Amino acid sequence: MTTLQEKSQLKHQRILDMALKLFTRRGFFKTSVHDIQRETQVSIGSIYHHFGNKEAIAKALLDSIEEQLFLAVTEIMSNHQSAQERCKAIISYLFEISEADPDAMHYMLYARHREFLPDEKPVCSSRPFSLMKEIVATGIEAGEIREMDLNVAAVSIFGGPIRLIFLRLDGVLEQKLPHYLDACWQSSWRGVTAQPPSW
Amino acid sequence: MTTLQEKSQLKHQRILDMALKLFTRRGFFKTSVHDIQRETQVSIGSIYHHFGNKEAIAKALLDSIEEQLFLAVTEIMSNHQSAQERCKAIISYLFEISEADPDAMHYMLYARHREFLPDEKPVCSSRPFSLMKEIVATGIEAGEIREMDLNVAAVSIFGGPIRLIFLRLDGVLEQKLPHYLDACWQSSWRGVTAQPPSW
DNA sequence: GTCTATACCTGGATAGAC
DNA sequence: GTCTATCCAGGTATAGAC
Repeated sequence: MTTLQEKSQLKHQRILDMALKLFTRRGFFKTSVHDIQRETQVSIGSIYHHFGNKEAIAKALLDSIEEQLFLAVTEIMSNHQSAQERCKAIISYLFEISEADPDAMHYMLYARHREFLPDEKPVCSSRPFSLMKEIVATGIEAGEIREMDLNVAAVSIFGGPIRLIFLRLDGVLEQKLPHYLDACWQSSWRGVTAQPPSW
Repeated sequence: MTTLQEKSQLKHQRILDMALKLFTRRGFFKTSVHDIQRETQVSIGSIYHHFGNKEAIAKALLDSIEEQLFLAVTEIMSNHQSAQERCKAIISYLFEISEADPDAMHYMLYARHREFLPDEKPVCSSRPFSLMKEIVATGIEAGEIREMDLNVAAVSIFGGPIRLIFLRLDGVLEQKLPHYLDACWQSSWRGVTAQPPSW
């Protein structure tokens, strides 16, 4: 019988879900643990029993979201070989997940984690983003992407799409992100691809 | 004799300067008005006399930085005609100012203002960024930039460079931003420019 | 593991003298 | 306009019963 354990697990998850919602809407500093208590109906004592302190909730949230993204990227890497296919698949995935779970995306991209998680690396150095950089690196080695600084290549490919996600999260775009995928991708890729001799 | 007024003005500025420094390093919520008092040696009473409340300091800071950027962009517009020249000049300016005054850039780009300034529009809708979008729009009308959604075009041009600024502010780049200008610009512009018929 | 009650303190803001 | 002293709300975290 693990019913009790399961109930505890469920509570754990309920706390995380509500924290994500509140953190993205009001921000980390504007949401108190009392707020989480009120909305989840889980007592303050339990919350502290599960997480220890407020920062730890934020950290657990971040870890979980980054892990999810990391897994998605590794899966994409095993399903596609060229940098071109991989990068496009990643952008497509980011667009879809931004629509399906905007809070998670918002939290990862938009929150300044370093303000309340001082020991955290910047997003761009997190595991999934490092993977994306690796993909670009091998694309350069393979001659798919023209010779250029790695960081410049990475921002040239992903900078536009990420910016577009911000616009969407800020409510500026009318259409859903996948609607813009092809146009956006065309610009990104055309910018970094090896130049045809005639041009 | 305006010596007293001038002393007051100076104090005003000292508060703003220190607030910018503290807000960008520790974040808005982690810096107390007492911190500002301690570092500037201006009393709490004076600080509140000048600004009314803590948010107003943040707002004044934001307004001043956005105004500065707005003026720079308008100047660039009067000095250059084509979208190509204008956009490149803007990116070049952003790169330079990021090196010269990283705190200001950091504050404008990286802070989540809506978290502590709930009535503030998102950065992307601020006056200078709206101007940049207009430039892109006229570039499309003129046929300089190929036919595509305006938002997509804008993020394709500026998304990469802005991402690169983030990397620099996060200490990821070794070289100063202007060092990457040409490579970065080439990718951005090539991505959105009208396609040659042979390709 | 879960709860209630509470300790403790930080920090925004004001009062009122100068 | 500037200052010091102070107020007090709200928030993190803990104690201790169940």
